[in-house]
Amino acid sequence: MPSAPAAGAAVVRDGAAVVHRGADASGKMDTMPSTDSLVPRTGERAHDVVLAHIETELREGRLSVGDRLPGERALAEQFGISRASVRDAIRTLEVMGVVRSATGSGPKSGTVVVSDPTSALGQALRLHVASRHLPVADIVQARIMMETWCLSRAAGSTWEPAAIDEARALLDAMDDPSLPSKAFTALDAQFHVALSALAGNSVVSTMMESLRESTRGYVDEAVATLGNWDEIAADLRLQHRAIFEAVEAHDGERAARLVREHIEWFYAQTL
Amino acid sequence: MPSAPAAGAAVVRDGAAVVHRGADASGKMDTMPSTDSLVPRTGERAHDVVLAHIETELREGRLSVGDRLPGERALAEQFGISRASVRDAIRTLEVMGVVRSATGSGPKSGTVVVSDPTSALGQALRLHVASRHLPVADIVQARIMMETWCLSRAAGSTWEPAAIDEARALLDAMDDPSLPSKAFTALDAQFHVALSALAGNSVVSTMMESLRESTRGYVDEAVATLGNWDEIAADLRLQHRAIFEAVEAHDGERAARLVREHIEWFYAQTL
DNA sequence: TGGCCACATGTGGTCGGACCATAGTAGGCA
DNA sequence: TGCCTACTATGGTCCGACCACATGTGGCCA
Repeated sequence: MPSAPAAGAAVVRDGAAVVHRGADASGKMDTMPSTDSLVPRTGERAHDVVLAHIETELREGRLSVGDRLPGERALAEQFGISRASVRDAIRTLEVMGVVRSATGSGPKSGTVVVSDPTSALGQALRLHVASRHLPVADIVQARIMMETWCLSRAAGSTWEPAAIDEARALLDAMDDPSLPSKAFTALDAQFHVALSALAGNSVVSTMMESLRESTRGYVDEAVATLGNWDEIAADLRLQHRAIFEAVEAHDGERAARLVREHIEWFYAQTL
Repeated sequence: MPSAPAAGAAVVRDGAAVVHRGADASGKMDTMPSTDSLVPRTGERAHDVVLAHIETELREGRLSVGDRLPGERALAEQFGISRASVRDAIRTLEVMGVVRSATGSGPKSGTVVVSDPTSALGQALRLHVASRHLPVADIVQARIMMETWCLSRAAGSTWEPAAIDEARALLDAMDDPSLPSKAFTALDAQFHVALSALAGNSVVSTMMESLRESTRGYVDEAVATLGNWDEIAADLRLQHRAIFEAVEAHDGERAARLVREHIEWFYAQTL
């Protein structure tokens, strides 16, 4: 009877008594009391155990970006659960942009801790846009709110030379007239992000980038069907230059106004 | 003995030719670029097929909130992949807040399409806060940006009576002096969200709620260690009333200023 | 000796089959 | 008629195996 509630692994969850397999028989007795889990929080959904453990490790600094997690087989044995459940937990972390998995061997392989909230949030937002739950118009409005805020703040502060140079380099790269539209929009997105990053708020930068990411498909599709892309690109270049100069001149009010007009104008073109 | 298909061998399963991985190196794309989902697209990861299919269904409106997905076994058969890979894809969607899975039978069971970006984004943000990648100070700043924007906009527009009544009801509920601090902060969060929702931007509302969600543990922990919680709660009640009245009086500027001071003041208390 | 190639190793990815817990539902029995 | 028990379909977990990939390592040959 593997369903015997060994180790007192009975827990009340959502009003229902959930009795779970108690790490069964495989010689896990050495780690039975484990770190802290005797009765308090055991009995969780198997993969939640791994999830909670990794979050704790992260919070207490024992795991940080660049570190490699033990292999899936090792984790499974460590927690007395199956590899499938470990994979479940790791998949969760991967979707959230906390880890990245790669096959093969060597230092670049395996599951390593990264910090890529942007693509994670962006992908999630994209799906919710797909399900008609988040209108594109609201995303555009949110972008305007964030970018005007960022640029106002950026203009009022001093920046690292490298940061402003990055934006300038992107500006120059976009001047190439032979650039495919898709490459242009990619640089465009990077430019907006680089400029907004001058405000020095990583959360806002992350969210802005995620919003942009979530609508990238929409933008590229719209651009591809535009007949007068060359003219529009020319306008965009001028607008970008004007915005950049306003920020560089520490004129926050003008920068905010210009970027607002810039985004609203471009969005109107794609309707 | 489970049929051990040799590398590159074609296995016939359920009437559909399934080419196992490893055939990518040889001829691949030349095989019927059919859009039919019965033909696996080699070179794509197994679970990505399901993911892409569901996103398409979502985008084209064939799937919407409340619909039930086919069972995991059915999907596995439909795509000619294993149930484990189907589960991988569904787990991804679940983490993103696109579906919700429940065991059992009946209409409420199985995998159902929902739209819960808030908890998904909130959980992801929380993990990145845990990994020291997103400072709490930046989150507070982002909240201030969003809430001041929301309240300015909310004050300048007309709202559904039900929406403003909800905020008022939360305000009244927080007046209960016997409320545990944790219950108070929960109502507090709901109040901020309800008020900000008056601005009518679902994306900003979602992000605001996610930010609050991601710092809930931090806030509750800080509140629990405060010695003078009763005094602070009294101050919070007054501030909430003032903010609410400013919005109700359509004084956007005052509402924005008050909510900024409110958040900054509370954050300062928890340091 | 030096460079190259084949194999050993360890990783995540996939597979298929099995069993369990859960929650509705249909059917049997009183 | 009403209650209770099987039945069924669902996701959750487990196991053991194999595959594709990337790297390291050793031996072989020039």
